[in-house]
Amino acid sequence: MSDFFHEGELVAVLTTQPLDRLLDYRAPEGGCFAGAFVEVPLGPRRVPGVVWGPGKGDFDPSKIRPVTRVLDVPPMREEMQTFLTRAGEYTLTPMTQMLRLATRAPGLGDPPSMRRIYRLGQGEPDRMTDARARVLEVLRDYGGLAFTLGELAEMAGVSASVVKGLVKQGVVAEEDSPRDLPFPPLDPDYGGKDLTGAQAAGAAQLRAGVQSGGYGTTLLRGVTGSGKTEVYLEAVAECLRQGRQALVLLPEIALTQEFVARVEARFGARPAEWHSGVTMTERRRIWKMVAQGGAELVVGARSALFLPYRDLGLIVVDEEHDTSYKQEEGVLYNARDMAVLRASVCGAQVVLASATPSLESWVNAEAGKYHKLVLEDRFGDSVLPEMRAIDMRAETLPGDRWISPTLQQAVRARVAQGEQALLFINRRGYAPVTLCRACGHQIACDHCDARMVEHRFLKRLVCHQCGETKPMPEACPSCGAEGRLAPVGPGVERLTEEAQALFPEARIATLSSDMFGSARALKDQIAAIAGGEADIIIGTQLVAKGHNFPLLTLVGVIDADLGLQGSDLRAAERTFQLMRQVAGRAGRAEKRGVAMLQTFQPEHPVIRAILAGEEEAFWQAEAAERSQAGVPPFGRMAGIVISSPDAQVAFDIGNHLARADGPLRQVGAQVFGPAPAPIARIRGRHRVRLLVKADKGVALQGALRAWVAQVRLPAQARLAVDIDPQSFF
DNA sequence: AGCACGCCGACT
DNA sequence: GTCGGCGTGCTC
Repeated sequence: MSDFFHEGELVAVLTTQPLDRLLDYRAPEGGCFAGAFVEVPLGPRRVPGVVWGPGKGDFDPSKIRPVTRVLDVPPMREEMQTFLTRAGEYTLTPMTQMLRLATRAPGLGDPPSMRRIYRLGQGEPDRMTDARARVLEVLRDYGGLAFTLGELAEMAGVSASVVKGLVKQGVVAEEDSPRDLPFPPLDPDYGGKDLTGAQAAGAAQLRAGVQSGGYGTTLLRGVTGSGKTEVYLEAVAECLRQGRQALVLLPEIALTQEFVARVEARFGARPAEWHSGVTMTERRRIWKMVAQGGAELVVGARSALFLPYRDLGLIVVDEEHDTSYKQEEGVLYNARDMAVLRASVCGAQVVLASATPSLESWVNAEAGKYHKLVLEDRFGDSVLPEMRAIDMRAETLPGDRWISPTLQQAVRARVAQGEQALLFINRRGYAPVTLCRACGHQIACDHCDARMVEHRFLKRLVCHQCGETKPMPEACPSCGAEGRLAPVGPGVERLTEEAQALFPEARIATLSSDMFGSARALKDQIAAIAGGEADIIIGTQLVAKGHNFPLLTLVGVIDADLGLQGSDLRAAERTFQLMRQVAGRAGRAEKRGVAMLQTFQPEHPVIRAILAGEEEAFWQAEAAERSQAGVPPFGRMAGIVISSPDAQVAFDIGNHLARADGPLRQVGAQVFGPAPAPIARIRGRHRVRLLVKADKGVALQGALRAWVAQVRLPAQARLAVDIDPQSFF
């Protein structure tokens, strides 16, 4: 196969325009390689694209135009083309959209941006002044390093003109340096920690995988505090020794700062950080450096999977069970699965790390598709907390109170001893429902079917679906009655209010994702709490994710039943994982912790498995149940969401599809619905949902493609296929 | 995605 | 008569 195209030869170019096919162009002057990033004319515009292969020649030759220019970046590697193609086929995503994922950095075609830097030059100035001496001292102190004008002036405590004066005499040298600089090299032998026996054995197993140089996936299971991170950082170290690149995916931006600090302690320098909070210039730098090999380790969000690695040898998916790995908008993919695909294409190792793996990964490990690695011991002397249920049927509690007498007593006892207690509730805001006592009206979002949640902290009602907010009204918007609107049910803010009334002497800190303007503010607050600046912590989901509070010895789960009811297939799994994670916060230091779960169904199998700490028993029971029902991971599923501003249009398309199920029946797949989607209206669009179920091993994508191709969508309507949906009806 | 083309209602 | 609504189709 030829991978170079001479001037004038036909090439097929994949653009980022939503034309779902390759377009033929003529190779430019000087030719181009397959994979070259190019700019091509399309109608009146120029659009970015990639030379995908030889042209098909099925287009009117007189209309074919030449490639405008080849961008000055390394061509896309064949393995990346394969990855994008396979990922697109799996998720039924048009290739143009896949390419957009792979080019999420602005100005790739721009000439390398330069900036002026200043370093020590030759000789001495004609006249030495205090200011001049300070500038030279700074430059000598940093032995040969160069700085920008602003940096240097600030460090020396002088104005820019002092530096410029020295430049005139040649004592300070002025140079142009590319803005997109390589990341500082990481030293795999810089700060290795002493590992315990189990950790060392685990690290050796992961190192051996990396040394094999090929593909393999390991499920790394370890309870909170077992040293998972230290162990997989040894795999990263080995990958760096082999001269290959490594990627660590984290589910939350909030976790990156803490993690980057650990990388710096272990490898002596900071890795590249890739997530939505990164500036455009930094994005471009990372993209280019990853392609050139100037970035050895990337830490980031799921989209970091689509960076142009020159030689990727290891992908770590930390907290692999985390539901935020599933992209729910735009391209619908699960980063955990895409990591495995990416690695299998480029011969890399995958480490899926979690205290509470997803059932999918657990089943794959049991079946031998993944290697298993279990770290049983908790770090140091700390042990898993004792788990207790509080049977809410036996507690006396008014209808607008949620902290049971038993839990109150436990909190008081801990606080009296100078320890911390955490009250966990997985609901943001003040109250999930705002009800009119006069007419029974519940305030809902104008654009969605979701109820609006009162946030007293913001003094507004917020739609958790679309983010729409409005001021809290005085009168009922439905009947006009004044002063009759009442909060119903608990949210984290309301729980804080209750705790303040119950424990007036205690210092109470609330942690909720919407209460912090920046990751920085959140991080500071977490550090303050860890340092002992609070007695009682009240938090949402956020606290379940890997933060370490050494003084914490009691966790009270306000509503352990949330998530057990409802028809969500993964409800049991999620509740189990969440409870284990939250309970893992208690007693990480030398004191043993207690976790108390308030529940109305203490005999429920999930609650019993959590209390007994029987993880294996839980997974086996859950696997058996799913296998029986023929649902994932023992069967295949796809969700179809049709949306339109007109509800009837959406339903008509849904009904049409449900009837035209021939292509699905051919592979033995069944279709259910249409039904209103779980949130039937979002941002003014009505949503209808269908569900497709098939046996494991069925070639579902092909059938789905043929099936949905039967409908031509009216202008405003959209159809999205969600392979392996996270939630069903 | 943009942008042009085109076929129907209300303006000078 | 023409200005402009946005439905339909094209871009190599």
